[in-house]
Amino acid sequence: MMVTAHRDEKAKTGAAAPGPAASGSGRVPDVAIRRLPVYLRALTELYAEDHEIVSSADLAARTGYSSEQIRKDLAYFGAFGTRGVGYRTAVLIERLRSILGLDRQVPIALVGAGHLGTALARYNLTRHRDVRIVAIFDNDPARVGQSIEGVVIEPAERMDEVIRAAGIRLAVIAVPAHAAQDVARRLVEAGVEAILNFAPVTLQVPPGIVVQNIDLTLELQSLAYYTRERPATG
Amino acid sequence: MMVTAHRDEKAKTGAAAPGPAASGSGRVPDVAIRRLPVYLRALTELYAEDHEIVSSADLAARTGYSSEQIRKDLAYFGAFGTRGVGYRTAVLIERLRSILGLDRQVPIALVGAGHLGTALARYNLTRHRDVRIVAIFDNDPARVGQSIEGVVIEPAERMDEVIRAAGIRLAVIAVPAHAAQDVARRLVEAGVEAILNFAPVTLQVPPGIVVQNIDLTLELQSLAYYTRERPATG
DNA sequence: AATTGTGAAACACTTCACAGCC
DNA sequence: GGCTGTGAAGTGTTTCACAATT
Repeated sequence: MMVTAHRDEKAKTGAAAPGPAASGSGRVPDVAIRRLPVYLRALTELYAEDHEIVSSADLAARTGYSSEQIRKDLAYFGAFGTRGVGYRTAVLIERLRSILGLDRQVPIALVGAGHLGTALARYNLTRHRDVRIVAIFDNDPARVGQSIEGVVIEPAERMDEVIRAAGIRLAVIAVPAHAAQDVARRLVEAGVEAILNFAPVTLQVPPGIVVQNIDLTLELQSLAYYTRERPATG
Repeated sequence: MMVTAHRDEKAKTGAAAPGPAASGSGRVPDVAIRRLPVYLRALTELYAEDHEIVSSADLAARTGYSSEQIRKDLAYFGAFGTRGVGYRTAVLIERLRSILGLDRQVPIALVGAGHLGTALARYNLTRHRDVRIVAIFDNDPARVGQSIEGVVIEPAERMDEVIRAAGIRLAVIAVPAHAAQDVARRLVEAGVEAILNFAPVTLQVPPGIVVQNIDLTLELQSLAYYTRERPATG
């Protein structure tokens, strides 16, 4: 992805495009926010391996980020560690979950139940996550009424109603390019504040709405750059 | 993803994590490389709409990046425009394709033909010619021998042989987390230089190998941050 | 008059280095 | 002695602003 779209920013493109911080927001860089889930995953693994205490060096070894980076990222939110000792794994997991808003269930909507949308839904739903798909929409009458891992596919017309009723603020777009902009508009209209967009288009969204784009084609094209014959380097 | 893994860098995580430039490489920031495909897509759309000439402002409107950013990114590779006029669309498309290495076909391998891998393969094979899946591997005997859009799924044992024979340098990993590190090792061993990784693990790869991670869970978790109730802002 | 190409300035992020604390 | 937390330094990226060019 190019990196990351952000509040008050025009849409960015690609998977995880890097992005500047929200204009009005606090002083935590977006790049740091994007690392927190990586730390969380590493911590969960370490905790499962009976590491009650972890150091920033332990996390560095697991995640590939430097220990200073990790300490600095965590310090944006407070001092969670003990000098000379490290971090209590369970405590840090809880803090990170709370910071990310994962301490309560985050309901999300998926729009588009084609091959990709279906694969994403299965993946998400079979791992019973804190961030979980609770509504799926498609405009194909043949698909409506079918279900994926127990979640029934609803007609696109019900998007606004269902999203409002469930208080959904985060949505995944997995529709064809030509339909994506309209879907985004309707999602925002219904109250969605953050969108994970798999459609190969640059979405135009109002300020304050966060868009993260993931586009297989763009990813492969930029990676292709690194596989070209390289001009002699030395 | 998050940001971007790079040559000589430890693996980064998340979709398109931003990343520092290759240590030995020229002076083009990776973030710029990641934007080029976005420009290419916008240019292709504009060309299809009969814009023979485009300005950096036109591209800015389509992509959400600033016109200065676009001019600077293009200037890393030379002066392709005409002052007072703009860029000849067809010429710029050709130059970008050449820079990215898309002027010749880039063959890629897909490892893992589960739900996600299959969806990715269908998507890639039904659209793209420049960066195209030419080999698919899976270790499920029931899946081997079946085909996706005409590409036959081969047994994982043949990975090394096929990748070497086809001169493949770019691969997509869509296997379960527990198998990903071993697959990555084998890919690199076979000559792969860049990996697009969908498995939820931080891959350890030798210096010089580029890894781009895309992890649905991490993306959703970091987006969740932006949907929390926000502290009063002023 | 319009638009590129680019140094310089501004800004953002990472790494260094070490004081502080257990 | 070991590890966190953090100012300061260093590095990388974006934006500014304008000369150059058509």
